[in-house]
Amino acid sequence: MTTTMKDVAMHAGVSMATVSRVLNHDPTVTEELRKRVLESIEILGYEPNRAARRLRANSSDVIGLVISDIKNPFFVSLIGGVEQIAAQRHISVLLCNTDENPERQNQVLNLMRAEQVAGIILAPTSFTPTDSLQMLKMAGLPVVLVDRWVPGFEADTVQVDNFKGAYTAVRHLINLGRQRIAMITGDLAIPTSLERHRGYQSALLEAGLPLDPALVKEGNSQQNSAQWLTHDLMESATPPDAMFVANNLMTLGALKVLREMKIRVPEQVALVSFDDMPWSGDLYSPLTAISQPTEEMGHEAMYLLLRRLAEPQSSFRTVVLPTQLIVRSSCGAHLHEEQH
Amino acid sequence: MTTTMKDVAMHAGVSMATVSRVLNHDPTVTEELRKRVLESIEILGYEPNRAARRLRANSSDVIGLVISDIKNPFFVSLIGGVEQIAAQRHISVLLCNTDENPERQNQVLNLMRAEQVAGIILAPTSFTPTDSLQMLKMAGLPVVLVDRWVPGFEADTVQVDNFKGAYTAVRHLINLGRQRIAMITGDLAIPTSLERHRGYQSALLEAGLPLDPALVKEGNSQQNSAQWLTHDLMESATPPDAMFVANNLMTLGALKVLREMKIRVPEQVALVSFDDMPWSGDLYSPLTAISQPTEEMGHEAMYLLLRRLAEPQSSFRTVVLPTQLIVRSSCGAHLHEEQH
DNA sequence: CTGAAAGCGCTTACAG
DNA sequence: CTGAAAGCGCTTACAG
Repeated sequence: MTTTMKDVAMHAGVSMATVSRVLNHDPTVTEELRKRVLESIEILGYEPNRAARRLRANSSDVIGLVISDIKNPFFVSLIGGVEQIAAQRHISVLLCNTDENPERQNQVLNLMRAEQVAGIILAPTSFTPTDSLQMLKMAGLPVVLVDRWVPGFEADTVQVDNFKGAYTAVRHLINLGRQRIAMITGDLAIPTSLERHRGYQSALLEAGLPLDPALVKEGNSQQNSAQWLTHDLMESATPPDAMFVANNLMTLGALKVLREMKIRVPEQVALVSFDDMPWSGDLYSPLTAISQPTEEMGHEAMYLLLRRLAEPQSSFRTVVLPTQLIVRSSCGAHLHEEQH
Repeated sequence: MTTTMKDVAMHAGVSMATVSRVLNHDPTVTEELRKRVLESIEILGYEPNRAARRLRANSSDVIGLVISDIKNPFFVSLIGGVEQIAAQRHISVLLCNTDENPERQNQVLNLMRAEQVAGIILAPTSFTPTDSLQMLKMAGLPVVLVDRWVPGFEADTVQVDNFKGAYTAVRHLINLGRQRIAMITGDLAIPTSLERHRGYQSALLEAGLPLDPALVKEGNSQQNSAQWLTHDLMESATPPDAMFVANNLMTLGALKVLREMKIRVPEQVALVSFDDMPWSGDLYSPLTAISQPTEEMGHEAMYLLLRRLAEPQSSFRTVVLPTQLIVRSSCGAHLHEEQH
């Protein structure tokens, strides 16, 4: 049915070994045979069977990309970044979404093993070294952690300077004269969230502002949860005059509720978001945000993985990328200028 | 290194054939042996090698998903829909992005053949039956077309009622009293775009409004192009009083320029978009939009593919899903109510 | 009901 | 420099 290497060999009048050598750029093949083989490949429209190659050769040209929420624009850009580098190298990417479900993550990691991927880029949704994660290490399958990491599990990692990003965001609000700055955070079991929370606290402390526990609301990274939390916050006897929201989906939730409650942003509440989105400037209240180099994170993750595949024994590396404060109007910076 | 079927067979004291049968739910295996095998699998943490299975068996548990723009929220939801069904069936998804590049699409389709996928879900970016597409058919590889289709290439297809959606959008603007309704469209070589354009024309004709070619601006589906086109449109001597924008990224571009030009939406220009986004209601001008059931499109595509795998000879089917008009404020409906 | 053996499409020492 | 042959980890007729 499908054209196989045998067909090519017959057509070119050589052995299968020679065809294989041509395909793998083995320099020992004569120029003449090489030409004949390539010609036959062209004519027959032959495409080598990667499943067969993977079985025999000790190398694989598929990598696994496991993310925790495909609906999140952050991960979409990340996927794009990984895809770009993979396409250049003729590497296929097997994509799986865990939907922030640790059980699903286990399944997916086992699936990746079953597929004989060369390595895995993982945005973990479970923050202890699970069996399925350890099993990968035992099997010698390289894992690159991206965005989030797993305490106690050594691996190449690419992350963003979450602490500094959060610190910068809050510092910005303080500089604009805000005094009661609330934080809406995702699950503090996630190391990333924890770092952002530390950045928030640090900025407040440095400015001599009190750490009011009532101003910190912990949710689950989803839009819904941010809606309840924002509502609670603004209904309280002493509502905040500013909010730092720890990710993009939660920001959309917060914004939605503020609008429903007819609370003016930034006049009544200033807002800075961690995570920027392509359309952040087109929102009802154009967002001031800490932008992450999401595509670059994808690139770096691929580079780390390629490096580890080439040098399996090299020591683990953590790449920390900088964030950037993008000032638009939700923080009230413009307001402030006019005041002076 | 890795545990193989042989190891399991030895551990359970049975032949490899028996292990294989257990794995494939062959009912002929005794309950006792089945138990012993499953136990050994559990203990050894065995995960069958899918590459090997794919090579031998005439069945594959990977499908290819080829989309044309991963940055587009529309495709993100679609991917999510495909993933959901795939996960249920323990099918892996190989994702590739063609970036609207026909050359890249050829490469990707060849890659899919090389990976021995069971079938492909494709949002084409080339609208003639290319060699790589025909080659799939020759190889007996099922292709399901989604969102867009390829004239002259017969295949299972899932699409949306583009004509009716566009017609409804424009009709809505007409009902609100708009007279000079412009359309910003993506490349009219794309069948989907063409249908939407037909819907636009049809609504105007029906209402006895003139078809002014100056009001139809053709771009390339990207945000940038919509920006230039909107600018041109509004700078003209006789600008429109309404716009129908044919996809979500172009809508963001149009909105951006309108704001920069300080043109009030909907007072000066009403706007309806084809495609809704989760945050459409949070935009500077909350969007009235034709919403597509994107996740459902992903589900249907998977169902069509599964059906074809089960019944390769069945006749081709086209599933057409309905769109929905979501009225928010960019169309000026609210304005209108107040007038009365 | 179970096992021994052939074979899927490749790659890679091993000869020559 | 090239080819014959073994083998990667499975599945599946074929015997028994």
